[in-house]
Amino acid sequence: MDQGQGALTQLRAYLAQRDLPANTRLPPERELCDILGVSRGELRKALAVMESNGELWRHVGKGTFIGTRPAKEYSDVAGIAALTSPREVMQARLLIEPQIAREAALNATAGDIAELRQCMQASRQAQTWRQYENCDNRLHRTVAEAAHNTVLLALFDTLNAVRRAVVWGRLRDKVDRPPKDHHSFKEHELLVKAIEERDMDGASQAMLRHLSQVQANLLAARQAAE
Amino acid sequence: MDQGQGALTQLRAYLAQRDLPANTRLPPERELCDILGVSRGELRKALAVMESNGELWRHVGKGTFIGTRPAKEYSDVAGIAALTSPREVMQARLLIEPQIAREAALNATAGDIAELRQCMQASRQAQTWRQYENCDNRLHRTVAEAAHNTVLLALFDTLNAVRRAVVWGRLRDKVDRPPKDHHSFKEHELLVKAIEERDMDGASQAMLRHLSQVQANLLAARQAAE
DNA sequence: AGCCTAACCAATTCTTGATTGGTTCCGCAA
DNA sequence: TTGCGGAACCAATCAAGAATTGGTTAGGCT
Repeated sequence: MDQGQGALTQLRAYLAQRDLPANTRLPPERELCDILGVSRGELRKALAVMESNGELWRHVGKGTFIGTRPAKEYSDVAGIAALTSPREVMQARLLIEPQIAREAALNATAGDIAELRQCMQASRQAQTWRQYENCDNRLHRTVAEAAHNTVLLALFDTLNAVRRAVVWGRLRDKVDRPPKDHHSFKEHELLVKAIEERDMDGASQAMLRHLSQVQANLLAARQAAE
Repeated sequence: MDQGQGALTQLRAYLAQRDLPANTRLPPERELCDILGVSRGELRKALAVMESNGELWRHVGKGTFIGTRPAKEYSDVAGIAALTSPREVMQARLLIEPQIAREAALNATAGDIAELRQCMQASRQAQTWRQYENCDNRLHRTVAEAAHNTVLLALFDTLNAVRRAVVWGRLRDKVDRPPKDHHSFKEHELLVKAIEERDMDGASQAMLRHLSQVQANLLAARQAAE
């Protein structure tokens, strides 16, 4: 009679005795058989019960672990890029980056602000669009760094990586250098100024306006291409 | 003489001749030395110039590549989790999720709203904290789905994965079931209602208030534990 | 029919050696 | 003294093969 559920009770006793924390790997099945004195078939039945019960999870080649199966980490940049569009990326930037700028205004150090100014100066002196874009990217990332929040920075990097992957094939035909009155110059200036003055709303709005301009330019460029 | 910049001009000629596309790996330095008939030191000087110029990038163990250095894909959830703290994660949620809720209010379909209501109902009927948290997670993710923006959804998933990883070792001691007057019930109600009424500001504020409550509870729990 | 054992499969991890950019040191010559 | 060339060494990375592990199947035994 006890034989039917024997493996399960033995396994439960084994686990209860050690009180293992979640995400702990327990010995491979072949060893556990010997330890518990049960055949592998019976052990696997017991494991199947506990797995369906959400008490542990298994994976080929990895092993058997305590707790619930970890959610699939949906952060494969290439995968995201394949599913989305420039429009969605721009929309996400419009929602996320102003919030990051707001936080940057609160937490930026003097060093951060100095680097922001350096980025602006470098972007004005850029000789090619390629160099300008490097400076622009660096400025936006410095804002994200100035927020001094690792998670926000990581999310920004992910968003940025997706953006680059999506517009991968784009080519900036014009070999001209950026014009001296490029709209971004003034917008960046306002953004950095707001951050420097700890004006959270101002920084958020400056970033929003800047990205709106970028979006407008993208749309214009797309229509001009047709 | 020509000798001073010789390596650089030789390298430029080599590259111009092949017109390699971006992201192409060029031969290892030791081979390139022989090909160009230059010493490694000189070659490395030339490479350093071109790298600082943004024309190529190098990495130990990988090689030298044409184009700009790809932003390190910060999508390793475990890596982020190791560098951050629950406080930062909570702060990021407070900045990001209200914006997602705003977008959800604009784009949610009838199906989305039906699923949101289903999540709420299920959370009220939860018998254990475990079940309740599943419902809560699903509700928040459904809001992110309702925004109908692949990038936003991916960012939400990343943030969520980090959150789970950070509070990994947490243990919900209380085996009690969630109380009937749990604060989240009313807050979820207001959130879903705002989304249903296409009230973008309302949805954003409802999400903000809800997360603020969650944050307050976390702090209270932490202080109680001391 | 049910069980144990053994063998095999595919996914994953571990191990080992080779590759590669970065650095240091010594000798030599201008 | 200064600078260049060559060689050796270092740490990060990659690549290929061996070993591990959960999942499955087949045969023999009670």
